[in-house]
Amino acid sequence: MQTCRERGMKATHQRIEIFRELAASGAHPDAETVYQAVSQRVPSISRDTVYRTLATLEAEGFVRKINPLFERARYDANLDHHHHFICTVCGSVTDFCSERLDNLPIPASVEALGEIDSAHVQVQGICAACAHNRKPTQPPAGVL
Amino acid sequence: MQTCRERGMKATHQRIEIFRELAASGAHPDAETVYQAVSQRVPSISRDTVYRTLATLEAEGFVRKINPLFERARYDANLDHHHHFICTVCGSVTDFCSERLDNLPIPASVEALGEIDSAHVQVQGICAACAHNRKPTQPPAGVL
DNA sequence: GTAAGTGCAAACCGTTTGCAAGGAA
DNA sequence: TTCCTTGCAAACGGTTTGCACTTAC
Repeated sequence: MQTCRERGMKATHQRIEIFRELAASGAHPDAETVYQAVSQRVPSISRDTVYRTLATLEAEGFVRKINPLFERARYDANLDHHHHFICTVCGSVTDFCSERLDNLPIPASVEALGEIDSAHVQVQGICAACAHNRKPTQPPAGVL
Repeated sequence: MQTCRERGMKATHQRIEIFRELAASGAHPDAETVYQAVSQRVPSISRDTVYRTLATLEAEGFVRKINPLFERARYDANLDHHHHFICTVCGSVTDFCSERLDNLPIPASVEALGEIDSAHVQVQGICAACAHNRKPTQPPAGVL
């Protein structure tokens, strides 16, 4: 709340309800699910507000998408065990292999959740090309 | 090719081109990208065929989606370091924590790909509820 | 010859956007 | 009072679907 105001965001009650709903749920809901839940308490809220608020909360770092690659279905013909480096700027995905990562110590608590098919590591970061474009011609010290 | 026929699939040249394109590309393309590439060699191909073929190849296990959660944006208010168990049947996501998985040995080759922000483990499987529904009343041995 | 696969076009669904009215600071 | 936010409705983009034609087997 205060944090919101400090960043120039208004603390409307729609926003507060949306964030509370998300924080209370452990289920990683999508926008529609949040909308359904919140509209029970705020019947006049619109879907669009939920979408916009989630985007705002994400931009401010209060909330995170669990699926950075949700926009389109992307396919892979490489069925060997491998891991992914995902660029959060351009969305490119690069495979990498690592024997040490192929046999991860999955905690026993996870095996209780269900039958495990596979496990892989997802590394997120900024690929070399995007990192290069973000600091265009890194200004030499002293220049301005 | 033979493998296709064995499974009752016809080996049309559209299918062959689509699979070849995917196998040749290391970029995990989406349907549109595959369509653009293949239509240079098969100008008459339609987008729909690409979509349908990718779905068929996936169903037969020749190809895999890299983003099982691509359908909708899903949000998380838990910003602590944690990992995910994803049910491939119902799409539910359960968080879990593991100190041993929090500091993964990322290979040096990955650090060369770009700046690493975070790394987490993604476990795929079938959650207990779905596993239960799939084998309704597991037939006791001897019965049938 | 027959069933599976293809192309076309329309439908679908999640998400985004422009605009005027409403509300927090 | 001012600017951010909301609600409405229309647009958008990726994907799916129904139907008639084509093609591999």
